[in-house]
Amino acid sequence: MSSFAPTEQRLAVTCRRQPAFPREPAVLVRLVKHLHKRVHDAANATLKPWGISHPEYNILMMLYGTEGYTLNPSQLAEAAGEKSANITRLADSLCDKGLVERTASDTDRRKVSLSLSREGLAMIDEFMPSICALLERQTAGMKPAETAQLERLLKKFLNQLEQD
Amino acid sequence: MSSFAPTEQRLAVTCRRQPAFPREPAVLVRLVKHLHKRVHDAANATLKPWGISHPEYNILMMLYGTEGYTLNPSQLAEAAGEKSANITRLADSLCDKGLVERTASDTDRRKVSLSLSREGLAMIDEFMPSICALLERQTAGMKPAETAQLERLLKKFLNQLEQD
DNA sequence: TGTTTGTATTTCATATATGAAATATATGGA
DNA sequence: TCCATATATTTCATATATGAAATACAAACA
Repeated sequence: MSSFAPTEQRLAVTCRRQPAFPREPAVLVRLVKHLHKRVHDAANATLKPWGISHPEYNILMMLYGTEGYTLNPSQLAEAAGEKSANITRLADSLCDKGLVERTASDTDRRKVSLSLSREGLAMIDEFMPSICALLERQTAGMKPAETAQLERLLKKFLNQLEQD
Repeated sequence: MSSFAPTEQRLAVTCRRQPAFPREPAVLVRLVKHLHKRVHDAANATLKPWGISHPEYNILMMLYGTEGYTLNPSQLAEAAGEKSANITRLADSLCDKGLVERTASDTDRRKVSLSLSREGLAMIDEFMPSICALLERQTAGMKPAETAQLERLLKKFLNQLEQD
């Protein structure tokens, strides 16, 4: 059985005790929490041999997914879902490791450019097979139609959460 | 437009640069991360007037959803998705606030029982209207059939993640 | 020009989370 | 009984994340 069963059981008790408690959104929220934890832990374990964390990986991949391999801290904060203070720390760590370069912007000197270094690119090429294998495994049990449907519904859910 | 659009755009670039990179699981993983952040932040904001955090709320609700309002730290760790060391800290904090009581187990003296106190129950009754309103809002844009389908697919995804 | 207001980033104090070791107890044989 | 091994929890050092203040620059405008 899934590790989620006891949680679901507890939700049932809660609904009995609080008739106004809306089961459906509560289930979804708890599923998201469980999923996030699994994804986070699995990514950290996979990346351990390269000495980087899941949040650091996310920063690298956001840069990798950008034309020119360069973003500002504020763009990274938005993209990676981290607070800007946290981006500073993660960028410091990645710069120390030589994976990212920090330069001042010419046009707006308040801005900072964070770019993937040659070493950063090389590391991405190195861990990519392990990451791809991890991602494949994570949806191995699902049909393409199911993942597509899940993507659609998650986007709708996210849009709703962004309303207020 | 959704805050997710730039992330999706970056995934497209990544797929172009790494042909083996599987888009579908990557999208799902990133959606889960964004969703988790939103849910976490919204819950913290809602709970602020009561001086408790989202993880503390989760502990209270796990106890509330249990017959007898009592769980061990290890059960709570599993249920709430926290490491046991973290449960100790959260339980300390909730005990300090008088919301939870810690007692030693009679049958197995290695075990500790964490129970909702009268004050803990009262606080749940107090914040419940705000929490219900938050949960209702979070799925307000979705039809019941959609949330049910989303629940089904998320469970399938979670089961898959639990395989290894 | 000088002033005000706004934006980008960092710093710092504090809060939160984790892994590994330490402590205490239970359980199952020899 | 004694010992080895396993389980439950806590402690502690360290890693990670946050909010609020500080810094630096930009943009708008009198």
